[in-house]
Amino acid sequence: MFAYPSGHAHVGHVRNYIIGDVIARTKRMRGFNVLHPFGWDAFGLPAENAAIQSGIHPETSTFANIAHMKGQLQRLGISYAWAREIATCKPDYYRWNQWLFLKMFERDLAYRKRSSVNWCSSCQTVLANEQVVDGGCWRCGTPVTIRDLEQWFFRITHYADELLAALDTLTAWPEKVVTMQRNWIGRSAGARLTFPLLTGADPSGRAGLDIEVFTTRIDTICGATFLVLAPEHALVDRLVGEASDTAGLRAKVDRFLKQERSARLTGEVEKEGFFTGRSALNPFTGEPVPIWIGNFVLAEYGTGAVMGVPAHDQRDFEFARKYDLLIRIVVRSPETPASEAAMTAATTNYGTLVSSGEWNGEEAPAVMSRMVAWAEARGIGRSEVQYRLKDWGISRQRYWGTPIPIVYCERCGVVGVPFEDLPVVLPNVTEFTGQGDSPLARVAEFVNTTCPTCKGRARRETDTMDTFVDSSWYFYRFCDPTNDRRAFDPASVKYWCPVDFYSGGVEHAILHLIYSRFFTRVFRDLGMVDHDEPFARLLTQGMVLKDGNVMSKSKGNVVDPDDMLQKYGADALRLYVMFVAPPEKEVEWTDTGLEGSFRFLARVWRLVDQWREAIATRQAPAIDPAGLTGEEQTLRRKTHDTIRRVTTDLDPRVHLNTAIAALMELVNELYGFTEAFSRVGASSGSAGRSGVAVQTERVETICVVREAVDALVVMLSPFAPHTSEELWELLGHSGGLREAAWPTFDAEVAKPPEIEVPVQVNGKVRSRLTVPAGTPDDRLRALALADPMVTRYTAGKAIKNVVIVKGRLVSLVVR
RNA sequence: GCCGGGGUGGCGGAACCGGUAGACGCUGGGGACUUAAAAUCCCCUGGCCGCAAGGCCAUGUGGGUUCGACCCCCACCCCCGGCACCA
Repeated sequence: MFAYPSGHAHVGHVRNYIIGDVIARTKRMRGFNVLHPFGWDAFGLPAENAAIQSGIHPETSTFANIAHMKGQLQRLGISYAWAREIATCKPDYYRWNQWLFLKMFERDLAYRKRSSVNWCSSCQTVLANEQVVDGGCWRCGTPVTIRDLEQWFFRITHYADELLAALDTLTAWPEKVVTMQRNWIGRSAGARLTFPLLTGADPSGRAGLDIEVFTTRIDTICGATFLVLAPEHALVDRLVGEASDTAGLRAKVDRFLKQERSARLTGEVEKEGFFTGRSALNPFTGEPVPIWIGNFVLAEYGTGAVMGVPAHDQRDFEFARKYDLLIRIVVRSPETPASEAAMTAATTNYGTLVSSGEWNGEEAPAVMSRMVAWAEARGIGRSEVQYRLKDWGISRQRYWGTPIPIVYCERCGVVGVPFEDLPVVLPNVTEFTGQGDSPLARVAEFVNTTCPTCKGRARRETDTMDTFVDSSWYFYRFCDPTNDRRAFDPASVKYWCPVDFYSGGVEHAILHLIYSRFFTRVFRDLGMVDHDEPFARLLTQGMVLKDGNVMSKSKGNVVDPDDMLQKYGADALRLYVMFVAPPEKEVEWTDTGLEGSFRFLARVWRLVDQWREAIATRQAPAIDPAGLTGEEQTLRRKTHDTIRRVTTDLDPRVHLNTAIAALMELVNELYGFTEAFSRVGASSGSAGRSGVAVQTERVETICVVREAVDALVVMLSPFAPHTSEELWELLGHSGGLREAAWPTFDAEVAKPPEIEVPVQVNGKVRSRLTVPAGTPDDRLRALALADPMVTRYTAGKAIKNVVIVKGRLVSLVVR
């Protein structure tokens, strides 16, 4: 587990930790070697922002927060391997961020480029595309603006195809997350086509410049009657400069550029455009097509220019109608209107090509690859795949993060810090103003350095890394947390990884989880890990709501686990949070539910207390089934059936709520048994209804109850470890639950001796037969047909059919 | 608009492969214990009709497949999440 040390964990956070702990404890008891560590995602903006406000150094507040939260986790009894605890703000961790950065720099997976980037004015830093949510900052919601900056990027797009294809192998991930990643990567296969620019003076002469467009519908190329450039397109300046009305066009372009980027991106701004006065040649038809500039064309996708096919693209259709541009139907399908004039909307389905010269009569999509080949042979196009996924911008203009290990030398240029000089230690800044550029830029002794290559004067990179870098590989560090020679020993990672069970909030679906998948591939290509995917099974747990809202400090609806712990204890809290709903669902916090869990634990306690003297003071032989009373057999059956249910609910299914329900049923059964025993067994013993110890010498009873209670306590222990440990000792076991084995069940014993078989007549249940298990079908049929409850409905009618499902039901069809 | 997940009592939720819908818990009601209360223990608790036996209705809506549908198919409504002018 890995958490940001915000200071106080609320029950929403804690739910995730408890889920992990239940799984870990169960697996451990079932004989697995379990690595269940905890680490701190300790760099980040909140600590730095707090420093700006309060003057407390991020390091001070971070470690204070860690101490508090660690206490909370320990009070909850989460069984973490604290010896492996890591904190990303320590040089012994972040030096390996730097190491990996340099390895990626060597391989051109880390590179620097100037580009338009997302800027959050509140956080005073750049954001990656994944960190922009609804046009705002993922952390504070401030609308993102665009800045043109020189930044470091990780080339995640190098793995785009693989990241997409391998999603199919993630069969134990929620489909939702897989889909989100698929959408995020956004692969589209199409073609890049070249439209030669014509000169302004002579409409048939070529200007020697090409406009490239990306299209997924090359089959519609002959219907491309105009081109539209993004206002940011490289050619815009030139076209505007060469126009007769330069000033007028310039003003229009500027107006587009000033339009709110997020509004442009979400399509809230009305589609607009204007003609540049110039044309280009449609490479398939040889016709000149007018070049427009439009505010709806995205500069960052494809080539920043699109071909307008109004008959077969809705946007182009609206644009053409608005500006009275030529519309030409080139694909005929049943939906296509008879004429362009009759069109009210574009038709986007595939069909037969028409008005397409030599391509007439061809069928799309089949013809598309041949059209690409045709273009390629003439040097006017090629097939191309575009991704929505962009490279990951990792530079952050902030202090509390990993320094980027790069030096800028006047002579040698961009130079990586030599591996042996790592870590580049974050200098101790004492004043936090929140003003200006990167805080590190003001630390002269940090900035001014010598070039590792030429020893000349040089300055350091002053940006720090996105903290998502820290969290993209921490799970590998857990395998070998103190290694000071490498990020981790590949052998340790080979032993423990990929992570078998990984849980977290769905908010990480495309942030952390795609970055980690990327890093795993980088490590793989560095020869350090032997797998492709970091997390075999993923569980996205739901949030805990209070009064219908997400818990947050600002809303003032946070339930502090420590308060609940004071009142009800850690076990009741753990049990409640696991029982209230399946792990992946959102839940509404209720105090009465927590009280119910508390009551259940008290009920178990009283039960054990009543029996412990009888059980703990006697040795008991193995159970002889033949000597058991009916009640004892029933209890034993319930015990074994409960073991079966709880075991499978916990392990492959992770249905923690129903596992607890099964334990509750067993407890109810035991109460019933105890009460019945005290009534009928008055001669041989007495049992207390109000907590009086059960007195009995009957070994069979003791054996059966001991079996039930032992199993109950062991199976309860992943949920309620503290209570269970006490009970285990009360029951006379030495060595503690650590040495207890998970109970096993006997499928034969778990089977009920008698079963109830419903009898349906024409699909309605009319009777229930109680018969011995394994009653043959013939007998069932005879019993069913003779049953008076059934004959009421069959009398005087013909039996058309009898369906018998073994051990489940009899279904009669009559008419 | 596209993609994904949902819709079951007063509430949270069960129902594992198409086979007894509502396990378990909460809430509410009744009883036992107690001078009394709390705690505890036991019973009841989807709706309607009925003295009862029993019957009818009921898993968002409407159809369908099937001996049998919460479950599969078709159409639709609503809720949640993601993507969204991606050419």
